Formats: sequence, structure tokens, C-alpha cells
Amino acid sequence: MLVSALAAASGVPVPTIKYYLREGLLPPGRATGATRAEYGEEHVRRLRLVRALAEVGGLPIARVKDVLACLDGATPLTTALGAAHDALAGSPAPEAPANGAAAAEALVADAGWRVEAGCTSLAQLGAALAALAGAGFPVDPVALRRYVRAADEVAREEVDAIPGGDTADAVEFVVLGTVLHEPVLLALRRLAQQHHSVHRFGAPPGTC
Amino acid sequence: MLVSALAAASGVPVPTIKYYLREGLLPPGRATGATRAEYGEEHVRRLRLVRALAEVGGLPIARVKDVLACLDGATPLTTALGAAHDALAGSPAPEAPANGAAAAEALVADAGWRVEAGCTSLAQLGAALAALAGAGFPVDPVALRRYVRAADEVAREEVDAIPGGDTADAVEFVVLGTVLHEPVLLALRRLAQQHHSVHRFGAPPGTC
DNA sequence: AATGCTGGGCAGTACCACTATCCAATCATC
DNA sequence: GATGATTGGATAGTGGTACTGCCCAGCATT
Repeated sequence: MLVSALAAASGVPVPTIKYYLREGLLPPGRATGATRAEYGEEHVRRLRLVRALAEVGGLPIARVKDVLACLDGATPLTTALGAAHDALAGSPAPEAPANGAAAAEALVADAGWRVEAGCTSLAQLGAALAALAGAGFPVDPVALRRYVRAADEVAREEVDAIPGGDTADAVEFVVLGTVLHEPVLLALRRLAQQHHSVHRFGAPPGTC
Repeated sequence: MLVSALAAASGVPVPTIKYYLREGLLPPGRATGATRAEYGEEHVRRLRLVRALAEVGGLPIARVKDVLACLDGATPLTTALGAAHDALAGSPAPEAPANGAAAAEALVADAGWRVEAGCTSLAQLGAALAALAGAGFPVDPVALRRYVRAADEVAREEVDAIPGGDTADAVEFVVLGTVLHEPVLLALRRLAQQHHSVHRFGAPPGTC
């Protein structure tokens, strides 16, 4: 399969494929001459994955590369999961507002979760809580505890569902599940909000 | 309060405040002369809100403007919620892949939710499901139903928590809750995943 | 009067994700 | 073997977003 065929098979335009090759998101094809390279089915799969991570997951290209690196390397599962979380986080939360971090740690401790002390997700949570408080909309502690419970249930079942056999498969399963299910979860929450809000307040004339 | 004072009070640099004024994210101050304008506490609040929506919620400036428009206008609650959802959606899911849309509708019907037929969240869900299937990682229907249950519980409690009195307050509560709690929910899911995954697979040497 | 900050406007910057153009080398075809 | 299309590789350009800089005349303060 040549580039044009790869482009046709994946739906990604040739210049974009070249761009991904340059950026290291796609391994180069097997060179069969100075101006010819052969691509395989794995390149099609990889391209689809790149597009899913970028479009569904909303990850910037550099983060997609990080996630792919986890899948390719023979990383232990928990490391790969951490890397995926870091990739998802995006902004590294440069300033960690002390009150937010403290609130996040208290919440995690209250939930009984054992997590890495300085990890990105924790910083992210701290930053979000601090920003909410700073904007004048502190999260109701009761709501927060409900969120914790819901997150715990969802995550426990997700982790239970990880296949036990091959490590590489498990890594792929958990990393992609983490990244790609986020928009599904958010969309479902919004739809449920819509349903319950219509149920309680009634629907307005014409809008969604 | 003059711009520099507003900048000091909000932590937003003066040129950025000017930019927000140009873009209509911030109402102009009360002009007290040709080269002087007075800003109040509401401008500080608004600025903090803009930053929260942009940084915590990750919304592009144009979407922040849409969300703010809902808060300012005396829109009925369900309309405002829909607008907030649309603002969150971002990409309007240009091509609606038929199988994804069908899956989304089936899921919603199965959940017993009554939602607007063509609404953005539904399209978003359909696009996400289609992209996942296209990338070779279809969501496990059982997992999906668990997600639905979790989303339903969270949303029901969120809607129950909406204050009943003033409409404007309720709109603000629900719109900001929807937008700004997303990162909290996602961070909590990631932390819970980390906890359960460490619990099941053990922690690797040094990484988060 | 001198200094310094103000609002307003417009141009410029930095980054991101592509997209376009060019090139010599080659492959397939005539 | 000539010919035209295509390829990989490289470099430059595009469009969008979110600011950031700079300049200006006009006031306010000293």
C-alpha cells in the first residue's frame, strides 16, 4: 500500500499523513526504494486511532503522540494509565493554589483512594476546585461526595473490565477507554441533565 | 475602579481586559470622561467567571461569550441549559454518521430519557460512539449502560439541587454547574481509576 | 507646566494543525 | 527507451485563536 492508497483507506488526506509522519505519530512505511514506501493495515489502524484521539478525545497532536508512546512501549499498566492521564490533563496546572490542592487531597482521603501524591489528576482537581471557589461558585460538598461516589463506581467497574491476559492489550484497553470514553460520559451527563430538567421545569417553546 | 485597579483585583492583565471588552465578554465600564471609565465589583466577578469558563471549562472565547449571553438574557432555564450544552459541545459534529446517531438514540430511549430529537448533545454522543466503533474500539454495551446509570444519578441529583426561587439564579447555577463541574468529574474518574488500578495491578516504581 | 496613566484602536506575535509547493528520483506505460 | 504520473522528503505558507504591543491624544495629579 502506497501513501495514496493509505490515504484512501483511512480517509486522511496525503499531506496530513506526511505531517503525522513528520511528527512521529505514524511510523514510517517500509521503504522499497528511494521514492517508494509500503504501508500496511497497521498504519490504517494507527491513523484511525490518531484521529479518534484527536477528534473524539480532543487531544492536541503532541499529547496524542505521548499516548501512542505508552501504547507502543512495553510500559506497565499503571504507568501507561498515568501517562494517559497526563496527556488528558493538558495544562500542567502551573500554579497549584494551596487551598485547592488541600481540598483535593482531603477529598481523595475522604474517598479512601490511594493515589500518587503529586500526580497530574490531583493537581487538575485542585486547580478546578480552586478556580471554582475563586470564581464564586464553590462546589457543594454534598454534590462533591456524590461525584466521588459516581466516579468510584464507574472507575471500579472499568478497572474490573480490564482483560487480565496480555499486558499490551490491557494497556491499550485502559488507555483508550480512559481517553475515548470521556466525551461519551460527558454527553450522557448532559442528556440526563436535559431529561431531568425538562421533567422538573418543563420544555420551552422550540429549543433543545 | 479604573482598568489598572480592575486588573489588579482580578489578576487579569490590562491588555487582556481590553481584549475581552472588544470581544464583548465584559460590559464596558461607566464612562466618567473621555479617557476614564469606572468599573465595579460586577466586572471583577465577570472577569473571574470568564477565566473560569475558559481555563477550567476549556471553552474557546467565542463559546464563553455564548454562555455569558445565556446568563445575561432572561432565558427560561431549559433554553439556557441547551445553550450551555451547545457551547460545551464545541465541534457541531458536521457529519452525523448514521450508525452512531442510531446507537445514541437507542441508548437514550433505553434509558427512558426524553430529550430534544436533534440536539447537540445527542449528536455529540452519536459522533463519539461512531468514532469509537470506527477506530476499532466499540464501547461495551454493558459498560455503556453503567455509564447511563451513573450519568442519570449524577444529573438527577444535580437538577434536584437547583434552587427553585429566582430564575436567573437557577440559570446561573445550572449553567455554571454543567460547565465547570466537568473537569471535576473527569479528574475524579481518573483518580478513581488510578486507585482501583493500583489496587488491582500494583504500583510501578516511581511514576504517577 | 510636567508627568503619568487612560481608553481606544489597530497591528503584531506565538502557537497549532494542517496545507501547498517544489524537487529529484523512480515506477508504470507506451 | 521516452514519457508522464507519483512518491518521499523538505520547506514554506495558511487560517484560526488568544492574546500582546504600540501609539495616540486626553485628562488627572503634582
